[in-house]
Amino acid sequence: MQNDRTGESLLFLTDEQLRQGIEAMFFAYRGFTADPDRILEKYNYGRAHHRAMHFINRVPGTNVNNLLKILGVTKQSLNRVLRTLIQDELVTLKIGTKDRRERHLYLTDKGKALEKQLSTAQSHRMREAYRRVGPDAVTGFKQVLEAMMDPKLQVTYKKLRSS
Amino acid sequence: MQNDRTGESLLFLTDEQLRQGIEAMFFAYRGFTADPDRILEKYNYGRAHHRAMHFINRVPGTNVNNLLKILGVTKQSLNRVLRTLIQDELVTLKIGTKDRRERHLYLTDKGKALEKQLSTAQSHRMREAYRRVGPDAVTGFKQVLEAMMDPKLQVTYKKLRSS
DNA sequence: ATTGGAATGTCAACAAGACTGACGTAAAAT
DNA sequence: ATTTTACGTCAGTCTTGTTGACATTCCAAT
Repeated sequence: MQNDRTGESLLFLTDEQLRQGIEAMFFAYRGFTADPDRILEKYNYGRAHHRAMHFINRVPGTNVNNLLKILGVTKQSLNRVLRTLIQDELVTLKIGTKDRRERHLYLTDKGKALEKQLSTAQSHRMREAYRRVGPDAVTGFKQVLEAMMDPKLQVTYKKLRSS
Repeated sequence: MQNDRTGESLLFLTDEQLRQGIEAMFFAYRGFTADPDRILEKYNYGRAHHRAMHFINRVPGTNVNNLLKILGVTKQSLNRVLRTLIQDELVTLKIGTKDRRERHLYLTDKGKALEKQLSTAQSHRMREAYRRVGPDAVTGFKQVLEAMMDPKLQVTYKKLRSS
């Protein structure tokens, strides 16, 4: 893993390089959320609704606690979002059969439709970016992101990958 | 899984690959902001203060309008943040000499000290991530991020680079 | 069988940080 | 002289996060 390009190595970890990375993250995250945000606005939902729907779609039947760990918010905060999603019939609860305290969350067909719309918009931008830069850059992109995560979230991320 | 190049290419733009990228961005951004957030909390500041200080440090003497464009918020929102930063003597205003309507923004020594503390914390995580994955991955990382930005912000990003 | 604790829901209060709209002032540009 | 620009500010709203307190349900251990 040692790189032999000495010149590049010397410049590699300068403050300037790091600052560029910080700013790139800042500006890119704006782009990353811009398209779904525009759709959500039409339905009077926010990013919190999107995130909840994304992971309920990703892990159908997840219980609330598990979703809380993934999202990293308080149950009160999530509860407010879930309440509106359930009221609007985008999400349904099913009480656990084994442990009846647990609520398992699922997207309804209506919920799936909106989630699809949101993820399509978000994926579209990412697809274009991937296409422009090529597979190797994408590999590097994911490697850096993964290395930047908190260890616990890195585990969560990998679990989602393999599920 | 399959490291043979052809297989990777074929899988390259699958929904699964894109979804992984989306989740990587989500989890990584949490890590990206976690360290500065902890510091800011001690001073009763928020991310908005950090962002303002970062770019005032980056473009010393910037006027308010320029900063607004970079940050992508309303003047009311920025003004609230700037007011507290000025009150707390982290930022100073200088009225423009050529155009006296303009307010040029600078960090005070106190402001520079806090900004340094924040950027050090944030850079530390990025430096570690960079070190672990190597220069090529970092190049890819930046390429993807740049490609994901809105075109206008991409221009802004590049301008900051060369300034 | 009772008890402890976990999972969940809910109410209330609050704060940061975003927004819109309206209005004011000073100064530059036309 | 008038308009436009740059900036500040007041007021109100929204989303999304927070704490704290309390109730309910129900599994599991004593």
